[in-house]
Amino acid sequence: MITVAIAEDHQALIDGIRSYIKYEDDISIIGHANNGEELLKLVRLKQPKVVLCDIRMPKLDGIEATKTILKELPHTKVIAFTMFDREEAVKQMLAAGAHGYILKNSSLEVVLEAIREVTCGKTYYDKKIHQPNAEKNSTKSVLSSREREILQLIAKGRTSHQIADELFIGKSTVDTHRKNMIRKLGLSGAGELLRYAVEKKYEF
Amino acid sequence: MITVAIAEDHQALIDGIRSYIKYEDDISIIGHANNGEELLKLVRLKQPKVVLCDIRMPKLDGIEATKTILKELPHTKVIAFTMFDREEAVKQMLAAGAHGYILKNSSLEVVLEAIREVTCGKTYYDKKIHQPNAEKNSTKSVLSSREREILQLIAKGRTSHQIADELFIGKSTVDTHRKNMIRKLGLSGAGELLRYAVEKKYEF
DNA sequence: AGAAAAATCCCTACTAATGGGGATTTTTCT
DNA sequence: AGAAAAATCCCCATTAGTAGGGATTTTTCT
Repeated sequence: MITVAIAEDHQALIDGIRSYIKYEDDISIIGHANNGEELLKLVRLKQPKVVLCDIRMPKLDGIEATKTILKELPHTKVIAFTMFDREEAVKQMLAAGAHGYILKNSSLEVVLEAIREVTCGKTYYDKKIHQPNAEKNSTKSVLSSREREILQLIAKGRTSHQIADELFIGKSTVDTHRKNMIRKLGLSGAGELLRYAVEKKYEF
Repeated sequence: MITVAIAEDHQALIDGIRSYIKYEDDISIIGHANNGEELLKLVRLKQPKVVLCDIRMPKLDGIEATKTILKELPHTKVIAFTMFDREEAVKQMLAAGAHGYILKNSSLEVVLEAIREVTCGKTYYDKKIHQPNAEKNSTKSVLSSREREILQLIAKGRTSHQIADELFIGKSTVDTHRKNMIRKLGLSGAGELLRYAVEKKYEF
């Protein structure tokens, strides 16, 4: 029997998945959590084989939760289940050690498939997401990695000066990156860039 | 038979709801859409009694979709089904004519209840949300309505100057509101205010 | 009617960011 | 090894926003 824990802040979706999976006799949902902290408690207690885990959750996000779970219980399989098809989010989840990545706008059939795949040691990535390997020459981001790094800090509301201090570079460098990003993205002004940054942090 | 259309960009949730409702013999889901435009086509074609409608959707959001549907087919009952328990979102949906409002972090039992209630002409509001009437003296926002109005424009990336022009007030007034909001919210700087604005636009 | 709150506007000095340049070093790719 | 791309830094003039005041008018509440 494949035991599964779900972490997801939308009860409606949990109810739906439970209802959908009820008659699958190889899979059993042993509990659900509405935030990252609850998930940790649940996983420590029930030790499920598979964890289906949203990225954006209150209290503790999916990335941090995944890291902690895999440190404590390395045999657990973690599948990211999220609405964001964003390179950065995928990367961070994979870096945290996730074994699969599915989007919420995929069908629940895909969820079952993913659960079964990761259980036998395979990995499962939603066909809809950008494969981190196939992407390098085709769907490459407009922004460079340094630019994205800075954009993340901008999304946190930092000023150029603060970013410069955090990254040990000059303020003028940060300003240059800002200008280049504004130009590349066709925006106008700090406001639009920050708005872009915050919204794209977890794209929807 | 209560015919229902679902508009929701997460296929997983649609699958879940369909699975959950399958054995309810007074309710039948006659179709689903993944964005607002699809929803309009679906509703025109199938004319469901009830529409379960996400607010944030690609192409056309739930608020606009609701307005259009109720203009064309005034007997349709619209239930907002969303993750945002935000005063402004609730207000806008009610202003658009929605008959109910449920949160995605409620159980699907609540969804069934709401569908049945609105069908017999009642309204249904999730117990978890702030009732727009009971709220006026208890849960009043830290920010005044003018401040919130300005914050919404800030969230769009506008500068003080642009906001002043849009609202036909002086730039200095907008600046004063900015300063007051920063003080009230305990933030520091335009960056944090904008970040706050974008994130709270549709709170999660 | 009177008090309190909200909204309006202005001043000054200061810091933050843009838009226009230019320039050097480091990485990465072929 | 050489070219291309990325990352680094600087200058200048201008615009945007902060932090600190102060002040008047409108609304709202009691």
